[in-house]
Order: sequence, then C-alpha cells, then structure tokens
Amino acid sequence: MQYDFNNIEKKWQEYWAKNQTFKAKNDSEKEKFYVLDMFPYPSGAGLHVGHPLGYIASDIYARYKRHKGFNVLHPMGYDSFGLPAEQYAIQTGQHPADTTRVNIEGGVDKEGKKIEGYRKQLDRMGFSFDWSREVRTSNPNYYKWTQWIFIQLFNSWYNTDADKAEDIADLITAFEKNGNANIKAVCDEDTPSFTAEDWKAFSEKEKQEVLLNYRLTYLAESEVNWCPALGTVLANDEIVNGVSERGGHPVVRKKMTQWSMRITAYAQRLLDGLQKVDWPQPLKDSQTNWIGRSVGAAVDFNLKDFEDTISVFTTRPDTIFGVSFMTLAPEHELVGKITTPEQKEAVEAYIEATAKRSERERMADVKTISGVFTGAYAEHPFTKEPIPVWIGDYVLAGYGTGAVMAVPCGDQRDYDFAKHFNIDIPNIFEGVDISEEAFADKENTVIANSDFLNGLPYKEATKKVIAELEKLGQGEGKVNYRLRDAVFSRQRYWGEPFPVYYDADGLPHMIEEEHLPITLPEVDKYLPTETGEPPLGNATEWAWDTVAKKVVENSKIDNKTVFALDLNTMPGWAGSSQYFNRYMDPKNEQEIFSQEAINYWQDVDLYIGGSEHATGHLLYSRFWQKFMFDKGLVPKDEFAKKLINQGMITGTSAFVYRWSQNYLEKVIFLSHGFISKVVDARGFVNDYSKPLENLISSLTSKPGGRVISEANWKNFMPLHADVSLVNSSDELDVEGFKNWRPEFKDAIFIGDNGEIIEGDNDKYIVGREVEKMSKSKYNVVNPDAICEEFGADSLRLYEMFLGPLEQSKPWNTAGITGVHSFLKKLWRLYHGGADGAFEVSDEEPNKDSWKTLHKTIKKVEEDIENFSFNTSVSTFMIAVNELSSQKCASRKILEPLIILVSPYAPHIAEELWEKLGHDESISEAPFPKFEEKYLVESSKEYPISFNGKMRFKLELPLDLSKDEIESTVMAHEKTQQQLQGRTPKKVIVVPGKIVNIVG
RNA sequence: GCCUUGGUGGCGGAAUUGGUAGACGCGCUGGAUUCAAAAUCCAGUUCCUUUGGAGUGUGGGUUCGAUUCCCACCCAAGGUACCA
Repeated sequence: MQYDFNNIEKKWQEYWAKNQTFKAKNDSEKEKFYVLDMFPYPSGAGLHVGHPLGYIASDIYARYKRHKGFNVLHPMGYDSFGLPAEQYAIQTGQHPADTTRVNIEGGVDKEGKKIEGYRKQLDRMGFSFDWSREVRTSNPNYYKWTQWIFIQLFNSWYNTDADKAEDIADLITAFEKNGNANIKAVCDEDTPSFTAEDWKAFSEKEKQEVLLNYRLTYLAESEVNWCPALGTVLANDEIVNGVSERGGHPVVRKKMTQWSMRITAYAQRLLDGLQKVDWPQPLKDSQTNWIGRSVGAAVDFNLKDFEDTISVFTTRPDTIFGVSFMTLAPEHELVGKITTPEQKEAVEAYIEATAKRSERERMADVKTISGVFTGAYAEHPFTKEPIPVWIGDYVLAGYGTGAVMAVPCGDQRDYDFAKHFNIDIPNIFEGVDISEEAFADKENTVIANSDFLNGLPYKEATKKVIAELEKLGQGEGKVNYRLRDAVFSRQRYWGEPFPVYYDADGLPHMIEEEHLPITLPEVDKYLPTETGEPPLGNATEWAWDTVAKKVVENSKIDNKTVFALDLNTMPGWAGSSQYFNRYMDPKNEQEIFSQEAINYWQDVDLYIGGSEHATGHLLYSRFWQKFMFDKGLVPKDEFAKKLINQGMITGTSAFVYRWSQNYLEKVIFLSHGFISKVVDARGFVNDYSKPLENLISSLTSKPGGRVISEANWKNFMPLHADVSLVNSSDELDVEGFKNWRPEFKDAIFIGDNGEIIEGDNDKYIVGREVEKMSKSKYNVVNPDAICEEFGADSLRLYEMFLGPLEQSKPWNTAGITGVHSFLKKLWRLYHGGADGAFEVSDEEPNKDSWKTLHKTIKKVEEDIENFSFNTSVSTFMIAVNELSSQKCASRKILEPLIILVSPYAPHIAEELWEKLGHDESISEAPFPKFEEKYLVESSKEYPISFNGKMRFKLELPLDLSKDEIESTVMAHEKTQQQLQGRTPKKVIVVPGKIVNIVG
C-alpha cells in the first residue's frame, strides 16, 4: 500500500476538527501548559513558507507536552487591525472589515481575485490549535476589552511609595486632605504643587487638568512628524532625508494633542522583571538598552545675563570641576533665546544643517566634529566661573534634558570636541596623563584640582558633590531612563476607537464601561478630512449622547448632553498587549476573563515569535501585564515564562542575465556560468551586429581591432526569474520562462559553454542569491503548493530540518525530497507484508532494534526540551534507516517509534496508530520512556590518535584498565607502523574515550 | 560608532562537558532495475602534489588533544540611543 499523504492528511484534519481533539478545558486534573504563538496579521498576500516556521515549532512542543500528560492550551487568532487593510481600503474603497474577513476566511475580493484565506492555509498544515478560542483584535467583542483596559489606565495613577498603580479616586481623596505636597507619584515634570485648600478651590476643569498629570494614560501635547501631503503622522523610519519615504513629501514637526501611556512609571519594574523570565539574552539586552537606566545627578547651571537655567543630567557629577564648556542640542529650547547677535548667523546656519540629518546619521558619525558657540555663558555652580555654551549635534534633544555639561578630560567625545575647537581641557584626575585621550575609567579615578573633592575616589566624590549641590539647591541625585512615554493616538481609521468624548472645555471623559464597545463608525472615505482631521472626522454619526447613552449623529452635538467623540484610533500594539490573557476565556462578555480561568492558566509557559517585536509588542505587553497585576486582575506580573525567537526563512532567488550591450534585435540571456568564463577570460565585447555565432565567439576572444570594452558583470543585467520555473539542479524551464514573460518570447538563451539553447537537451543554469522572501523578488514559496505535492508532514519536517530554529536560513524547495522519502521509508517499515500490506509482528525485537529505539527516545526528548528540532529529524532518519536494515517489524519497537514521530508528522502518525489497532487519537498517547539498559555496551571502538590526529580505530572491551589499554595499543602493528621506530614521549589513555600517543 | 548574532564541503547543516571534524539531508558521479522515464535500491563524494599530508573566517596562545577555552583582528546579518 502506497503512502497516500493527501488522503491521510485530509482524513485526520477532518477527524481533529470533528472530535475537537485539541480543545482545551479550563480545569483539569492534569498540569497546565500554555504554548503561544505570536498571532499573525492576515494580509491579502497569504502565507508563505517563512510564516509557519514558529507555528510548527510551537505545535511540536504543544503535541509533545500532550504526550507528556499536560493539559495544553495552544490557541491562535489574528492581529487584524493594521495599516495594509487601511491602505487597501483607500485604494479600492472596500471596507477594511470586509477585506480582513476575506483574508482570514477566504473568498473572492471585489477585483475578482481568489483568496485562499489564512485559516484554510493554517488548517492544511495540521496544527493542533484550539480554534474555539480564536480572537480577532478587530472584532468589537474583542476590542471592547482593549477599550476597557484603556479606561482602567485612565482611572489609575502610579504611587511611587507603594510602587504600584492605584485608583485615581484615592489620589483625589489625598488631594482633598493634604494637597499634593506629600504625594510621591510618577507625574508630568511641570505639575504644580498645591494645598488641600487650593485643590478645593479649583474649578472642575482645573481639577481634571491636574489629574491628567497623574493618570497612566493622559492627553499631552507631543511632537510628531507630520506629513501634510499624506495627512498623517510618520514614524522615524518612514522618513528619509527629511521627506516621507512614500512619495517624498516634506515632513514638519508639529505639536498635537494625543493620548500617551505612562510606561515610564514602570521603567524600573520592567527592568527588574527581566531577571525572572527565561527569554533570549539578546532580547533582554535590547529591552535593557531601550529602557536605558543610568544613575547620576541632575545639575542646574545658572546662565549669565538670563534668568533661565540649563539643566543637565550627568553620570559623572564627580567630575564637575572639569567642566570647561556646555553643549546644547541644536533643537534645545534655550538656543534661540541665549544666542548673542554676533553668533546668530552661525548658530542658525548650524541648526538648519542639523535639521537635515537624521538622528541615526548624527549617532553613527563619530568622525565629524561640529558645533557652534552661542556667545552665551553659564556659571559654574561652585567656582562661579563662566562656562561657554555651545551647540553640537552630538547632543540629542530627545535624551535626558538635551544638554550636556562637557568634561573633556573624562569623556572622549567632549575631549575631541574641545581639541577641535581649542577649548581648555583642565585635568582633574590625580596622576593621569590626558595629553592624548580622555580618562573615563571610573574605578581608578582619584579626583584632583576640585576644591572639596580633592583626593576622593569616584564613589565618595559623587556622594559628596550631590550633597553640596543639594545644599545650593542646584542639583540632586537622579536615576535617568531613556524610555519615553508611549504616544497612543493614531490618525487612522482601522484601529480601536477611543471610548472618549470631549466636553466644551476640551476635557476628555470616559464612556461608562457598561456601554462598551464603542464600535467604529462607517465613513464614506478612509482618508483624512480636507481640514486635516483623522479619517473618523468623515463620520456623520460620531457623537456621544450622555442621556440616551449611545452614539448619535454629529448634528446633535450641543456640548450639554451630546458631545464629540475622539477622532483618533489606537495604535497597532493596543490589541496585542493582552490577547494572551483573553485566550484563557475568550467568549466572556461580563469580564475580560474570569478569575477561574486566569487562576488556572496563570501565564504563558512558552511563547514563540520573531525578534523584531523585542522592544515594541514585548515591552508594551509587559507594561500592561504589570498594570493588570497591580489592579489584582492577573496573578503573575510577567506574562510569559519562556520565549524563543524563531529566525527568518529567506528565499533563494533565481536570476537570468540579460546582455545589455548586444545590438541584435533579439534579447539574449547568458547563463551565470558562461558569464563567469567570459569575465575570467577577460573577453571582449564589440558593438557590431554580426551573426549570432560570431557574437558569441567575440565574447570569449579578442576580435582584432574594434574593441569597445572589457567584459564585466555590469554588462549583464540580472533579472529575477520565478523560482517555480527552476528545478533542483538550478536549470531554468526556458519555455516556461518565455510564457511567463511574453516580452521575452523570442529571447535567445546561451548555456554554460556558449551553446545556444534549443530543445530539452541543453540547460540554462540560473544564478542564485539569498534574499528576503517577497513577491517582488519572485522567490515566494507557497506552503499550499508544498502540501499538495509532498504533504503537510513533509513540510513540517522540512521546515524543522532546515536548521536551528533561532537562526535565519534560506529556503530551497529541492531539499524537501529528503524528508519526503524518509516518510515513505517510515511507511514501508509498517508495510512489510505482501504487496506492501500493513504488517507488524509480535515477536521480541532483537538487541539492535531495542538499542535503536532507546537511543532515539533519548535524543528526541533532549532535542525537544532544547528546541533543537532539526537534529531530531536527523535522528528519526537514522532510526528508520537502521530499523529498515535490521528488518525490524516488531510492534514493541514500531508502536513507541510512531509516538516519537507524532509531534513532528502528526498525520502519518495518526494513520499508522490507527492501523496498529488503536481507536483513539495518538495525540495523548504517553511518550515512550527511555531505558538506559538498552544502550549499555561491552566494548568501544577506540580512536587511536598520534599527536592529536586520529589515525586508526581499535575495538577494545570497555572493562580494560588504563594500563591494559595502553599495552594492547602499543603492541598493535599499526601503532608500530605509525611510530616508525620512534619511542613515544607520552601515551594518554582516557578509558571509554580516546587514546593519544605523543612523540 | 555601539550592542547582538553568526562565519565548518558545491548547498542546508551536525559534532550537548576540550576527546574520531563533516552525522543527516540535498546536489553531484558511477552502478542495478526499466523499452524508457519516474520511483526505488547499491557504491562513492572536504581538499591536495594520495605508501602521505592539510583542513572548521585570519593571526597568535593555553593543552597530550581546540569547531569548542583565551587574546587580537577580518567579514556578514540584525538592532540602535554619540546615554552625557
């Protein structure tokens, strides 16, 4: 009987769906295990083979855990709000909700394009997802809870004394009693101080404004990159050289009132929490760097002739007597004010030049030193000496205060700046030469020339100077974080609407929880309005009636009982910041999730996803989780115990090379190999129309006289060829290519030896290059096609077999035949009967078969625990090869073997399991138990090395002593042959391992 | 610049604690089977000047022994904030 994978896979996928095999219960005698994938954004392009890599790995792990007796939660859903759907809506006028549904469920879009749909594609790969728990972030019954969390954040403040988020009502009570003098909270810098009496005297508007300084989500003016032409705000990396990446429109910095999330309140806890999660170190490093904690002091420098002060943050307050200038970021707010008339022109020119440079550019360029003196002077807090104030683009406005106290003797950048501009470099270090470079070694610092700090090391000097600064009222010790509050408003249509309306004073009010969700209004176009308002400004029914408690027409707005709703929507990361908890109880309409559900599942045990989410999704999710923990909603303040980053699968593009300097009427493609020969031979190309044969010969030989150029790769333009037209030997299907690109219908193809390709006998070999998998590079490989041709089990095995999960690796469809023929061999192992009929015996297996089985159990179990899935596929191949040659057909071997294979290739496993006589799914069959006794050996084939190089092998009993081994080896003829009469200096014997003879 | 990851045959990769470098698979070569092809099976396949020798990005070091540990460097990919 043949291995009929198409029918087998269909049969079991239907079986799993019908029997709800993978539906997880929220209570069980078994221990729980939660395996989570980062859910996909359902794009119209569908899945390619790179997408399921992580899903296959997590599925193997989830299935393995079921075999190990766990109650496994393995859900899947869609992160279905997002920009591509909105762009598509703008272009085609289709509602993003419709296109999104088609992308998930399949169907035909307005253009008549058939879309398979993510769900079908995923189902085809045999994943053990519990689809009854599916969530879609763009469904109102899901985003109801995203809005709900937003309201909870609005109604909370961060109490630094308690080090947790608390109810805003408690803060109001405290204000009524004592004002805000004794409140320790994370709040805006410019929060005024007031007494209880002040508070009581405030108007409602004033009170609300004060409270916004404390709320965990708050309205603030933030600067954004505004692109008037696109009517939208752009991210830093959407801007290239000061203009938008799309369309090249000018971008201006604009202040906008937007919602912000006070993530900075959690900076320290986000940092500390990294200690207790098992996440990849590079990912932890990037979060640590993103949070950017540094300890030092805030120092205020008074300005000469101005009331203002320049605030700086420094990690080296101990070096304050070494300050010889200050540098402000060119964007610093004081620059315009303090620049003297003489310097004005130079400063303005410099600012203009800086504005054209991106932050990345300013950061990466350490060689160019630039800056301009403002003409102004600050005053040293202790010596009262004047300090010149410069501007320089090595200081970034976005970090700290945007100003630096420059200590050239202790900081290399300040040193280089001072040298370049001939600024004084006072030495304040004892016994250190600073004539060549700055001295930045904190540990070996002894301060000198510094008044009251003389003779002190770094730590004591820092302590002392902070105390002195505090006395002067010009500074204090401070911990600074790079982390900024996160802007939470987007001027887009396809996102969660805010449950917020604005009163006549422009103050925000939350809609009561019981009226959620506030669903997205219909609009007739998805672009910003003509007045520059976000797309929701196009809605005619987008006002909140506080009496009727519903969304009503805009015309009813009276600012008494009917108010305007927020026109912004939430960002992409809103919906993904708590979905892992919602999966635990996804249909609950009363609560975000029940306490029973969250207390049972607790947290994610294994999370698999891409490293590109290191500082976005994964940081915001941790923030929301900590907030929910403070509110007593979740039992764990970190949502995922272990995290694995899967690498990218890159595509192997295929190229044909068009000769750009031929003057024949026909297009000529030369093979990669032939061009190499021509270039290596330094062949010449001439420009005369000749019969084709002459033309080819002129490529390789120098034609007398009329030479125009030496052959060069630049003469041959590479064009992508669709990878589906190339076989496993890199041979192009020439006819297929001509049909695919009709403009090349008459093209001539020249093979590796300069032959013109005609018919099937000659081969055009394409060039290969590894690139990101993308439609435009024609290197996308569709998993459906692979499933069709080789089956889902082959696809699953092959994706794992490609290499280590975490590394990026190129896809090459040709190699899949290896794992496919492995599955066929596996099938034959169970079908040794006449005409390939199913047949297993009840005979006792021989010793070798037991050994093969148990070493396989051991290795596969270790591999899965270490997420080394590629090596277990090899192990299966070795096992099947060995069992085949042992002619093993014993049930005692073949039954446990198929359980081992089952997490990787579940369809074939179910089929064989059924044939073995089981009427229940294999999915919960207990994982075979490894027994050491089958691997015990009595002898070992020792490698015999000479000076560390293995020269021959010798089979010896394992119970020989060291001396016995040595004498046996030394007496061996091959040893004498190697030594050629020499006497060895030394013989190293490691019993059970190796023998090494030195000399 | 800085941080992170990586560099092993023609290709993907293996070598889990310092102990046989190249497992397993692809590709390639030869053979069997076949009218032929597909499929399947068997043998070979790191390189070289082959009774031997060299070899895991480069150059050093530690060691009886290094892909593995240490130092310096080169290259590639990803990230990034001159962090004061």
